[in-house]
Amino acid sequence: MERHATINDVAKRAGVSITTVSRILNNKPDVAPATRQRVLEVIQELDYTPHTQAQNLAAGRSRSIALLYPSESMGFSEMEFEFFVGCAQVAAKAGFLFNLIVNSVTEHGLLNLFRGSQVDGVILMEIHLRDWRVELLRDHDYPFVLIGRCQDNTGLSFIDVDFEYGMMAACEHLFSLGHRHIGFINLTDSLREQDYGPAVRSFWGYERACARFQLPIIYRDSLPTIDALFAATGDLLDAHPDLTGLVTMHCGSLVGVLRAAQKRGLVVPDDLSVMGILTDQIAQLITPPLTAISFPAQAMGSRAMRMLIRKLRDETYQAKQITLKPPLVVRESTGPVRHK
Amino acid sequence: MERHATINDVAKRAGVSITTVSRILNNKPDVAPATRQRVLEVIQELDYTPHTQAQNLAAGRSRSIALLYPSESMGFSEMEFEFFVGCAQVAAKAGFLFNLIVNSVTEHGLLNLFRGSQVDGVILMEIHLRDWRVELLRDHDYPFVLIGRCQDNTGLSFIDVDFEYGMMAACEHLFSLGHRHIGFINLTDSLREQDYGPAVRSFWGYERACARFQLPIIYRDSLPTIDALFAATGDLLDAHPDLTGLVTMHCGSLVGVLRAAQKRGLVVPDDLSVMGILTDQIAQLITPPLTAISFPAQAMGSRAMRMLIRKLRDETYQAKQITLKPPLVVRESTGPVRHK
DNA sequence: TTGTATGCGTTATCAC
DNA sequence: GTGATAACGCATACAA
Repeated sequence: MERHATINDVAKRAGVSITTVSRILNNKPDVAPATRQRVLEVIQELDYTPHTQAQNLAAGRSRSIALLYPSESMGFSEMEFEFFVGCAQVAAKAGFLFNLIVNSVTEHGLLNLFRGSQVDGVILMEIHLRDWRVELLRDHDYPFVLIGRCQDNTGLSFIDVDFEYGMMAACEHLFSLGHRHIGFINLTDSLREQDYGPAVRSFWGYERACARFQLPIIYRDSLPTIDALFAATGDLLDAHPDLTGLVTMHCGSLVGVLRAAQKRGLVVPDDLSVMGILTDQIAQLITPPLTAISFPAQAMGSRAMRMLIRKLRDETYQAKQITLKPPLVVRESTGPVRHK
Repeated sequence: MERHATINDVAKRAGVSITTVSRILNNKPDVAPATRQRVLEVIQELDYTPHTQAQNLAAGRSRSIALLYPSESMGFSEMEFEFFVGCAQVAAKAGFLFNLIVNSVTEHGLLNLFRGSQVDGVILMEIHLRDWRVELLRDHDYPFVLIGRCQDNTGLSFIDVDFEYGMMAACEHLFSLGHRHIGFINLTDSLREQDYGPAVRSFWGYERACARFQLPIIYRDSLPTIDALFAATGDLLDAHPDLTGLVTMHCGSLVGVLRAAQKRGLVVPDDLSVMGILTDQIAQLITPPLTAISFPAQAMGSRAMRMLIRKLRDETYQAKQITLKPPLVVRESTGPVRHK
């Protein structure tokens, strides 16, 4: 709470104008070496640092970027942590402040972030196929990047996981192990009907895999909680005793699947192979360590941030749309089918 | 990227001075109802919103708070996620921006956050018993709150978990189940020697419990990774075949403990009871669901943020030091001792 | 109750 | 090369 030296103090002490000091601070040309030297010394003496806030106001920017993550749906959120850290690391290295907004935002609130120069750009998470935030920001021509994507993505920058590919890859892995009755547990319909992209595309992937391998469609949906997945899995196993493989687009809560299997005396992977799509960290936490589609959350966060920052630096930067094909990591929850 | 109405535009259009507009924006008294009415209408018409950044510069504040979380040690970080969300929610409700800084910060960098009015206050995580950041901020009289605490906490505001109590409670739980040979796995010495508080105090708790119940001290330390805990546990079990209970201050990586037990044919909890200190989310993810000291991460985050905001609002606000006694939640990893 | 004038700490546009 | 001076958009002591 002390009073700090300002650019004025420096200018006076060095016997130059604030303009010159400003030039030196911003590494602009056209300043005599001797002058620069002297001013730098004074800056040292006075322990002066520029007032970021004032710099930003004058320059018409904020040097900060917000991540909008509506957190209503808190689950096993190691994944979100990785998103955050990925974003935050890149932002800091580029000299940006990173703010995290987890409350749901109103239209007014979102616009005000930009109008008040609180942020230079935002990254959106939990994108719906039709998302009012996207339309709003696009209409106003504010810089933003999506983690996830919409139905119509023309002109948008996003980074997303190819859920369709992921689910297909999971099915293919099980198929190659000899499984011919592969169940699928998706996110509950109510969310799919709200156009939640990953749920929709995951189902497509499962459908396509079944079509290609000529497998029966064995399907349930479930809320993303352990209990719900426990119930859904039980239901599915009871209805389809011939099931030997199970794929889900759920994350941590799929331990409910494992417990449902265990309750019925099924050993994973001997009697039932199980797969999901989750971060390596969480997959390793589960018993048995889960063969899974590896969700590259941190990489997505950092790449989204990089895209946004490039966009901010370069007005002409073209929208970039990245769809990552997540790798499959084999661990211990899948194995060759064993006919009963 | 449009040009927005300013307070000047509003003033002109309403035929008043900017002072009056400012008064109305800030809900100050002494403004005629009629005037207020008229100005508010103009604000509507022009779709005006105050420029937050300029407000902050003029008012000498930033209305934002940073959380400093040096993320070198990424583990199973659902816990950190909860800290973040706890902080972020409270900040947003109080009208503060929340920035997350995960990179390690230099002395200069930390000071500049304040000098440049980038933040009004900070919350520190990963506190060491002697922490240069604490001393620096205290010397400069900048507002901050700790999640965790130091050795000398005079005048500091912090919120912390009582690890000593937690470890004692864990031991007591096992003792009450009949266990008389309770091992302990702490964080590795190298970190303890760096004065990392939780490790130090956890060990105190274990020691005190052993003293009180007259138990032998059976102890190893380990890095917080699955592999390290697997190795440490194996080592401990081999050296002490009479071990029936195991307490650790580790979080997610304690699945290494469970796997070491499993490898030796020990069933948890029948042959070995295991406890840790972790969030409920992670405890439920583990198989078997873990009896654990429940780490109240989100509550700590929100309380820390509340403390800091009160401090910012009220200069006279006294330093508050909160040490939470985390509850013990019984799940399925502990049971009565079964003599071999 | 309202308005004037000054300040917040910079950057940027000119002249010189 | 360098320096006035005007923005940037708002808050606020003081005067009216």
